[in-house]
Parts: sequence; structure tokens; C-alpha cells
Amino acid sequence: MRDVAEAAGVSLKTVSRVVNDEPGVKGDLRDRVLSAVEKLDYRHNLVASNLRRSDARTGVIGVLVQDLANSFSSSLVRALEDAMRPHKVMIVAASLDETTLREQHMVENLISRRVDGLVLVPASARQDYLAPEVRSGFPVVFADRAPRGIETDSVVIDHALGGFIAVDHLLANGHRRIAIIADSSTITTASERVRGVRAAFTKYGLEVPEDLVRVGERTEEGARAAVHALRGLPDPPTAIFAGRNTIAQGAVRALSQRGERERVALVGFDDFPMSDLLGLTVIRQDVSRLGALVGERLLARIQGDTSPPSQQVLPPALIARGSGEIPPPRVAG
Amino acid sequence: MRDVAEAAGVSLKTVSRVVNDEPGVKGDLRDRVLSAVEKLDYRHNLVASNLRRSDARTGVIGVLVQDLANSFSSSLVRALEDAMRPHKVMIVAASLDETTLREQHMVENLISRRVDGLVLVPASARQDYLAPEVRSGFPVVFADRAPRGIETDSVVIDHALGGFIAVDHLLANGHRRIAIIADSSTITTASERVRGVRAAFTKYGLEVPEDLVRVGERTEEGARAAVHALRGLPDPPTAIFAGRNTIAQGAVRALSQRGERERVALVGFDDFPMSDLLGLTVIRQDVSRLGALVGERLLARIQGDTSPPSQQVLPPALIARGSGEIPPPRVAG
DNA sequence: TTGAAAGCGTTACCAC
DNA sequence: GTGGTAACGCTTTCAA
Repeated sequence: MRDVAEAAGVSLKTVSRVVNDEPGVKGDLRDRVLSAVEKLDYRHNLVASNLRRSDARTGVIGVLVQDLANSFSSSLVRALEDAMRPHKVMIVAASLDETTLREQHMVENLISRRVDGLVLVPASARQDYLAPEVRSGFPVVFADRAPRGIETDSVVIDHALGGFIAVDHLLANGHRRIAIIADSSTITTASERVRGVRAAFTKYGLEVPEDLVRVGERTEEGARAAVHALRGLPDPPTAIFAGRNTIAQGAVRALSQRGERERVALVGFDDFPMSDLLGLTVIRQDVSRLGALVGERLLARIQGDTSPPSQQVLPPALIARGSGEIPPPRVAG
Repeated sequence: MRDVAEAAGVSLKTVSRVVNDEPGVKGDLRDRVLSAVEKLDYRHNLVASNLRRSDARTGVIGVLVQDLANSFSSSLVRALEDAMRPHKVMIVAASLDETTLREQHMVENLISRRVDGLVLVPASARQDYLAPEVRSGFPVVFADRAPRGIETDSVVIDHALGGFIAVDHLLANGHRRIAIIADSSTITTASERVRGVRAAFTKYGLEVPEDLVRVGERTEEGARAAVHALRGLPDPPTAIFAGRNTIAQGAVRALSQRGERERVALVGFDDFPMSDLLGLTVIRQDVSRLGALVGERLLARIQGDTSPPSQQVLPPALIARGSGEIPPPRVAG
């Protein structure tokens, strides 16, 4: 910038004014500056600019999700991107892979980089470590899963309701031997979903078939193996609740391999691309809306909103596509 | 930081040493500094730090893809993330939606932010605008599509080969009325793919059935409409080449609606999750490998590699799953 | 082992 | 309208 000023024969400040499109520079000087910029391949340094600026905005937010390659996470990031673009805010994103330690490192790192705010789909069980930041007014919005140990904005899905709806649907169709395949119960969304499932059994005055509960699966491979094992039982399940999109995918694969796609009912949690063509009944979370609401909240905080933490809850919905409507086999008799 | 120094009764420099884990501070002082840091909720400011540092690394790279919600883009970002994580480099990502203008804005913005390097899946036809940066040694690696107008590193898929393999497969299975649905020819990957398709016809000494060529589609809806229109022709195609994952998805939907999934052959470009369960024959690009190679190249450049620009080309592969192996209907007579 | 001063590239403040 | 000077929060250089 100094070189530019020298080349154009003006002061540093004038160059700064031109570069920032500030008023109060005559066309003559402005042109001289611009051509010097051109000639010297000068690039405005936003890092230095942000350091000096009074409002101290970096125009970047941090977004921490589970797995950028998963359709749920990537759709969320995309929705946030769309919400932020009009405000010229960019996104630095990272995958946590359900690792508590990585979450803390990343949060710390992003704060050191002075991001304007943070969107967090937490991997950890508690987020007390964020208390100092939240107290000092640093904008943090939780997405999909509620915070624990701190009070801050959140937009979450009613996971328990989703689990309830799914299994209520299967029970209403006459199923009783319903397998439950879900993520580890340390993951709050998973335990919430299972809680809803149990509530559905309770509504019907039924016991949960504990021998068919498989908690702790999250990969497609694990789910596939679980389905094979479950269907191999003496009294196998006639329906399956898959607590996550990868689990549903594994379940579809396993049932395909066994030639049982038309015979065993299946309801998955999380919609994903092309699931309609598979005829898969799912509990859909409106990820675009989730992202839009999270973005809106975060922007408000960044712009100085100091109202008390808000907790928004979005209801999931059952999308019937066939797999969840398969009836239980007739009992001989 | 000044406050911390004061609270601990040491100099600024000592705090800096402690915060950066530099050697040469006695345990006594170090503890005093750390407790002051704790008490004052001090957070190291990487922005200021990077400004002053001699190596001037920000530890961030920019990644510009077409659509973060598309499985191809998100898989690429994920692969890059994995390649960068060991080097403590984060990713700021954005979707271009095939918009030339956004590409240029984003590139400019990222350079202003002094990212350490750039990964670009270009939306523009030419990238001459990047010439000054590339000339000055700024690390840029093109992914999936080769640069035009500048010379820099690239790792691309052999799109022409992919198009060739796909249609060669259909021709070998006896099809002659093959529809080609592809993205706008201004998108180089699309035109390359179509070039390969034409080469396949040439190999068989056949003319391309120009009445079945639909170039300029990219959305699922557009593809669906195109398939309906094509199959409604007096002499309809017996096979379809879908030049992109969204097009393949639209084609599957349209054929499903028409009850023709078992009757019309279909080969898609780009694999996507669950396509195996749809029995869809595709040309697969190894996105993980693409991302890993791009990451490797970019890291080398960031670390000072000044060898001539390298051009790596990855071969795509045909994955036969049924839809591409449907034979043409027998002709009466 | 510790500290003082200079400076990274920019913008804020106030004088001209 | 334009320009000097200080300062942002940190690291570097060099001296103690």
C-alpha cells in the first residue's frame, strides 16, 4: 500500500480511501491510485484491515458439523451459506466425526481466528468449556442438538417426537416385533430418538422388545451386520426403526441382500437424496429451514442482539413411501 | 495480552513466549502467566499474530466448488479436509453454482484474506484473471476441471474418456438410438464428456443421432422433462447417457414414472450415495483420490515447491449395476 | 532467561 | 478534499 501511495504520488490515507470506496477523493487522484494498484498487483489485505477496524468483524463464521460428506451436514452448511451470502459472510467448516476433543480444539482455534460467530452441531456431551465466550457475548448458535451446561441460542429438531412418530406408525400398522437400531446413547440426538420410540410403545401399553434394541451403531456396515443378525433370530423383527441416515442405508442394503425389502417394514430417520426412489419411509428433518433459522439467529447476535437465549424446536415429519407401510406377516392360526 | 502481562507482572514478550509454547521461560513465570490468562479469559489473537509473523501463513485454504450440497462437491471438500488436518490447515468453502462472477469475487475475497492457497473447481470458461497471482507463486490447484488461460497445477478427471466408456458400453450392448443429456457446453467438463460420447459413435462408424442430443440441462427437473420428451418421440431412444449426477437422478425419476426403468438402458456420470441400490450403472470418478491428490499438490506448493505446473489426469471407471446392461428391444421382423 | 523497541498493513483521528 | 500520526495485537530483533 505504501508502494502504491508512492507510485501514485499521494498519501497512504488516500489509497486507503480509494480501496475502501470511501467518498471524498477526486476523480483525478482516484484514477492515479487505481492505475498504480493495477501496475503493482496490489491486493488489499483484509487481515490487517480487520485488525485495525473498530467493529472488528472478520466476515467469517465457523461451522462445526459431524461429517461434511454426510448429506445432513452438507445440506446444513449449504443453507447457512445461503443465509450468510447476502451479508458477505463466509464459512469455515470442519467435520467433528463425533469427537469431543476435536470439537474443543476447533472451537478454540476458530475463536483465536476471531470468527464473528459459531454454529455448532456438538459432538461433546457438555459444552461448559464455552461458558466464558458465551458470557462475554460471543455469538454461538447450536444446530440440531441443544447445548448442555451453557445457555445459548439453539434451533433443534424434536428428535424424541421423530422417534415417537416413526414407531407409532409401525405399531399402528400392527407390528410388535420392532427392532431399534440407533447411535450410541452418549449422542443426545440418538438417545432422544430412542426415548421417543419407547414412549410410543408405552402409548400402546406395550413393552419394548429389548432383545431387538441395538444401540451403539452408526456406520452403514455396522447397521448391515445388525440387520443380518436380527433377522437371523428365532423370533425376528417384522419391522425396523433406523435411527440415522447411514443406518437406514445399511438396513436397506442388508434387506436387499436378503431379498426381504418387500417383507420387512423399515422407517429411517433423516431423509437423504434419492430415498424416494428407494421407496423408503423416513422421518424428515427440514434441514434447509434449520439452516435458515440458525443463520438468522446468528446474524442477529452478530449484529448486536442481546435478548435472552432462544430455543427453537422444529417438528420432524413422517414421509410415507412404502417401506414403512409393509404390514407384519399374517400369523398362522 | 498487555493486561495479561501486567496481571502477571511480566513483559509482553514473555506472555507471547508462553502463549506460543516457545522455550526459554522458567516454570515459575510460565505458571504466573497461565493463571493470568485464565483469570482474564484471554484468547490468543491469530489474526494479529499472522500479520506480524514472518512466514505469513494463515493456516486456511479456500475451496470453491459448485454446490456444497451436491455429493460430488461435499465429498471433495471432505477429502481435502482430511488431507489438510494433519497440517493444521482449515478450510473456508463456498458454492459457485456455475456463476463466473461469483467465482471471481470469491477468489478476490479469499486472496484478500490471505489464504495460504486455493482449490478451484472453476465455473468460468477462462481464468486469466488469476494470472498475476499464479505468476507471483500463489498456490492454486484446479480440481476436476483444467485451468484455461493460465498454467497451474491441476488434477482432473478424464471426462472425455468417461463419456467414451459410457456410450461404448451402450453401443456394445446393441443400442443405436442413444440419447445424450448433458450440461451446457460452456461447462468444459460437460463438453468433454460429450466429445467422448461422439468418439464412441465414431469408433463404431456410426453417426450421432443428433435428434436425441439434449445439451444445456443440469437440473433434475430439466432432465426429467427431457426424458419424458425423448421417450415420447416417434422413434424414441432405447438408451440414455446422463452427463451428470443430478441428470441421472432426474432420468431415473422420469423412467420410474413411466414404468420404463426395466426397459430403457441408462448410464450416468458421477456416482452418488445409494446409486448401487437403484441398480444404476455409472461412470465413477474417484473423488476421495481426487481430493487427496489435490491436497497433496497444494500442500507442496504452500511448503515452497516451485517445480513446473503438474497436470494429473485420473481415469474414471464404469460400474455396471444393471441399468446400463438393459438390451435394446428386439426389432420385429 | 527476560525485556524494550520497532514494525507487520491497515484504519481512526484530527489537523491542514 | 487531503495528509500526517498514532494505534490495532502481536512477533521479531537485539540488547540487558
